[in-house]
Amino acid sequence: MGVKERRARQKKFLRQEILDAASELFVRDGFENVSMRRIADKIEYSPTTIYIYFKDKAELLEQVCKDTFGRLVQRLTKIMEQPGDPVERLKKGLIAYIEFGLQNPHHYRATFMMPLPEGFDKTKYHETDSPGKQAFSFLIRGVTDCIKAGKLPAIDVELASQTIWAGIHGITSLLIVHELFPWAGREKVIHSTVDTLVAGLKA
Amino acid sequence: MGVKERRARQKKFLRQEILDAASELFVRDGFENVSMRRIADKIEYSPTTIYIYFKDKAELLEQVCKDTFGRLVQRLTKIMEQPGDPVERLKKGLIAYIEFGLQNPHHYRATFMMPLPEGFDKTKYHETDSPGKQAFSFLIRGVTDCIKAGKLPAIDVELASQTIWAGIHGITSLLIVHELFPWAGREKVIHSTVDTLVAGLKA
DNA sequence: GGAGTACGTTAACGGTGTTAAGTAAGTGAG
DNA sequence: CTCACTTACTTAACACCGTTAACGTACTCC
Repeated sequence: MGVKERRARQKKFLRQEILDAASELFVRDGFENVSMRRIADKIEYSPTTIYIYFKDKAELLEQVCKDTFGRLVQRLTKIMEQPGDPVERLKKGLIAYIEFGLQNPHHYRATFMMPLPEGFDKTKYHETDSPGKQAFSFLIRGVTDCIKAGKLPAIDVELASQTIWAGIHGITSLLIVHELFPWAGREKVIHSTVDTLVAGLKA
Repeated sequence: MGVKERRARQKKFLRQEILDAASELFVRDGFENVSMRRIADKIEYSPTTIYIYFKDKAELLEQVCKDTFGRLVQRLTKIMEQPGDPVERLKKGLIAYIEFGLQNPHHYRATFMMPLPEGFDKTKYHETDSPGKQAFSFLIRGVTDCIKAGKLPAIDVELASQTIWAGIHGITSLLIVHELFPWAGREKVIHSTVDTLVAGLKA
């Protein structure tokens, strides 16, 4: 009986090897330069083997990104657990989000800046384990905490959270893609964005 | 002598035909589905002919986008010429930018959401005819007008403009890519973003 | 009329994601 | 022990892609 389990373990192992190889290529050479063949080369299997473990390239990369975004969720969880002023906590979370995006530009781009697959289903957005949804739920909670503490007026939480998301996604994605734009300082513009958004919601 | 001119005219004509075909495919089938071969098929020339008129695919698409963004500049010029409250004018401009992006999602994506070409030169950003720079100069002017009229405090104009750009780019790009996200209403979140940004800068 | 050039072609290279068919090894039943 | 079956993987191929080199043809100019 132990045989089947050993096989299953081995299978899982190769699956993880594929994910690791894909992730490394992803980080090192960027989104455009990851190909199934290069991943296969790296793990010294034939390209078609990957298709035994993943439906297609999109599914593989989606999994890679999901894993990476798990780390963002961990960071945000830690920040949200901290006591103190909810507004400062919210701002810290927003900056953590931005910095995470800048530290993982390819993953961020793949997740939030690439067109959705053709047959993408609307219901996918209601899966709570999608990276976007999970990160977004932190935002909802952060805003709610601020309102409860009387630090923000009783605004529409969904709308406010989406507004903030737009703002921090904006600066994150612009800094990723237009790295060479004559910014007034990366840190400066990041903090300006966060402060402006929060101040704007207070008004 | 008129022969050379006729030839030049014909040459220009084919160049424009290529641009038109590329633009149409671009709009209809999206960025990922425009290939040199499909453009060539459409105008009934061989794919290599395109390389007589354009260095490579990037240059062709850049030109297509530049042409399209010219229309945004026109719109913004009209808005900026209008009299009245500079804050309202600024907001109108921001909303025009967002709507332009949503009406030309593929052009917008190619211009602001795709990684810059490998050998991209920093000096390119200082060319005043780059679409980004031109649109951005309107933002600078809009913010300056507000400060002059005493409607905004004497903040750092560059920083404030970049903050606003981040915000409106954020909502534009999110609405393009995550069309199916359960937004609290497209119009609502657009106006919320614009209002929040401007209100935030007032504070 | 002959040389040169401008414009467009065909054929090819090396790459991509993906699939169909084949192979070899291991498993389990009779 | 043998034979059928399953699993894991490979090879070969398809239909694309951007791009380049080599070629032809038709027209301009001397």
